[in-house]
Amino acid sequence: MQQIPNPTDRRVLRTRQMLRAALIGLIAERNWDDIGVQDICDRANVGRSTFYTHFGDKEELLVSGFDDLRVMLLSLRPPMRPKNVALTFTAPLLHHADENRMLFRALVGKRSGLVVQRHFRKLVVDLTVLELADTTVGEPTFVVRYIAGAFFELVSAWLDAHQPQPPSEIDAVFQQLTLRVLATSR
Amino acid sequence: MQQIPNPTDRRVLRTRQMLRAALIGLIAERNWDDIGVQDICDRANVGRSTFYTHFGDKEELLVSGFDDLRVMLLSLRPPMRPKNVALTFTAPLLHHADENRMLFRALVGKRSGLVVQRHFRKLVVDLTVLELADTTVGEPTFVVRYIAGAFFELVSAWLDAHQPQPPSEIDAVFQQLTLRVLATSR
Amino acid sequence: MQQIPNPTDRRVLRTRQMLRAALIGLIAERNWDDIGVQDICDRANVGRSTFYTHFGDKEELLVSGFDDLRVMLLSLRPPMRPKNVALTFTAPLLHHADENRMLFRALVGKRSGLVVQRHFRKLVVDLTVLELADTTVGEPTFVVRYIAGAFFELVSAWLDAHQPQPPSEIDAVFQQLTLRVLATSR
Amino acid sequence: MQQIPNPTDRRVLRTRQMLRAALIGLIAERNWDDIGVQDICDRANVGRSTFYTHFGDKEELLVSGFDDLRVMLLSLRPPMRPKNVALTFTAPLLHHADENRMLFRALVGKRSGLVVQRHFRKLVVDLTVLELADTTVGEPTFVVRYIAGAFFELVSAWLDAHQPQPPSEIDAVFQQLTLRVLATSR
DNA sequence: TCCTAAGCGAGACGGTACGTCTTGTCTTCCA
DNA sequence: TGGAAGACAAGACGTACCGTCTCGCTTAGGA
Repeated sequence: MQQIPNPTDRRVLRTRQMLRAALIGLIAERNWDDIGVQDICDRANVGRSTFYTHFGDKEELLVSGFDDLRVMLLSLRPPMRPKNVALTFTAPLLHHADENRMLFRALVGKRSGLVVQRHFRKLVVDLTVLELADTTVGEPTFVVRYIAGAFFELVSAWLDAHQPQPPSEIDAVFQQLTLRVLATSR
Repeated sequence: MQQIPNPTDRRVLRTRQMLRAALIGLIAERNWDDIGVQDICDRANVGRSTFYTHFGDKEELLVSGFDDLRVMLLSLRPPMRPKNVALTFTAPLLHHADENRMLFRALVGKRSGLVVQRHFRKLVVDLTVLELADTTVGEPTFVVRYIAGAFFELVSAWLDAHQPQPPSEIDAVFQQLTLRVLATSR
Repeated sequence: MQQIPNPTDRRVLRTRQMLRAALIGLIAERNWDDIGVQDICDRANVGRSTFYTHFGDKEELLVSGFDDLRVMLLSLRPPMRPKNVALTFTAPLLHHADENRMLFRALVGKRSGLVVQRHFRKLVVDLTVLELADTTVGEPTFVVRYIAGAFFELVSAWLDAHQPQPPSEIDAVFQQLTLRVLATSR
Repeated sequence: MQQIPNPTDRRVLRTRQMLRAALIGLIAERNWDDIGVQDICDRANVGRSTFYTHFGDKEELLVSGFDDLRVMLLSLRPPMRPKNVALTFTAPLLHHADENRMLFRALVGKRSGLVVQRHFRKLVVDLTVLELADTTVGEPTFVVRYIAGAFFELVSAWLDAHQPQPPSEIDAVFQQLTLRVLATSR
């Protein structure tokens, strides 16, 4: 049976925070598959058995951290969509990615792990769906997935580039192309 | 030191083929990470040590199989691009995927492994670059990556769907949207 | 880096004891070279990885068991050497061997392994040196090795015999011959 | 089914000789267990599959070579046993061992393999039995084994020594001690 | 002189054991 | 009670030999 520590206990929160921070640090400098539970614990100064009382998995730890990003991006949404802009969440995301380039390279780029990508992609899809809610009902339509995939790959290309453009430039490209896609669909 | 078996020997070809077939079978029914080298060998009726004389890795085996798909898709390219079609490789690919739905679900879908996806995505990007060669010089441009990512995600959405549309319908959606993207870029 | 388990932990002691017992059992019924680490673990109900945290080798396990025998033989030494007896450790050893005939057959006999013999021989040499300490200083002399070798081979002959004599009879032969060897050497 | 090459064919004899020589060379410089069939073949310039058509085992190859030594020692036996000499085969053997010190170190010493020792010991026992034939009928008696074991261990001690005595000196020690053992037994 | 059978090398193959590594469970003890 | 420490089982990994085998090449020795 699984022991679930009290999530309000100060020590518990501290332990979890240490683990999250350690994972982020490791993701930024290594392949996902080259990170072991032991590595995370070492960096977090946490016992390996303690890890397992909080998370069943290194993936579970990762997911627990993604919510922060999601919340941040949602909070930055402008009340109204400006003209000539297809999606609003992309600009803040790209700036954030630019500031934490190593981490996002790990999240999105070629060398990342499947699990990491899966969650990041889902985040992108969800945010896209949210913004295009008026055009989609129920399941995300193919158009939404088309756009979300395009954005994801675009970010990937940008991060993989050796001499990266400023994030605003990438967003400009994206908005331009995406406005065309949405031209008559809405 | 790596022993490299003579690739013209009948037995060698046979062994490699057995392994490739076994891997495809397993990919279609299990997660990539849940497939062990031993599993592949069992199904292929090949000794595990023999496996390692041919491939250093299960990934290496996978890659060796992707070339077949690449070659097939290239061979099916029509001499001229029809009107109202942005990319020609997508239609044959979608039909092929429809016929081997379980396998492609594994290659592309949510449950696949990073390594598998990585190679499939590269395949899509390469083919896209190839067809849009007149618009791109050197590194694939952002437009190309945009489109390739869009297609990849579209296929993923299609395969994840419970009641899948016919491949032609998906291709129609893709071509329509992509023609818009390319509208004035070329 | 080698993980060395705490030798005072109950579980550790238990695990080691299980492994020692299993090895003794196997030595008694098989050739040394036909015993695999897995076999030992199976019989001891111990995981193979656990084996390697305790011993780097099946030989290391063997050696760890020889100390018991050495201690036992030393503890049985009489305070004074009786008359007409060249060495006192032989009688208890022969009786012990008689009671665990299968095991000692494996340790000494034709079918044993080199490693096993090496340690048993060293034991015999050491004990002989100890008893003839007054006649030897520093390296064991040739006389000591002569006698030790003779005893070892005698035991070997005895154990290989199909209709074995009682141990006391063998000891009598040994003492008689050895007293002559030592006649004027001391 | 086992293919047994014609033992009179020149090529066959040559191959076998190459293998024997290679083995002797390797035994002199490595532990028995650290010698692989491949190593022997490499040094002998012989294909590994050819090895197996001649010998089922590296042990079988070894045994085939021991006969030479046995024959040589037998041929050197003097017609009559000199006075004050217990056994005559030891002197030639010790001289031969002195000339091929590295090889015999490997055959007899601490680092040798069980199989090698087993055959060398048998050789010693056989020769001892032969010379003491008048005192033994049927199975070698315990006295014979006692002496043979003593000699074997003596040689071992001699070869393991860092500053080795001349062989004649060792033989002198052996003859002296052994004459006492045989004093009234014959 | 041919040609046929054997010795031989090369090396692919299945199999088995090795020692290493990581994972997740559990137990014990400390603060 | 939460956490640290670490023993343990389980099982995959890649390596190293082993002994078997099939394939051609070559090299006699007999027709």
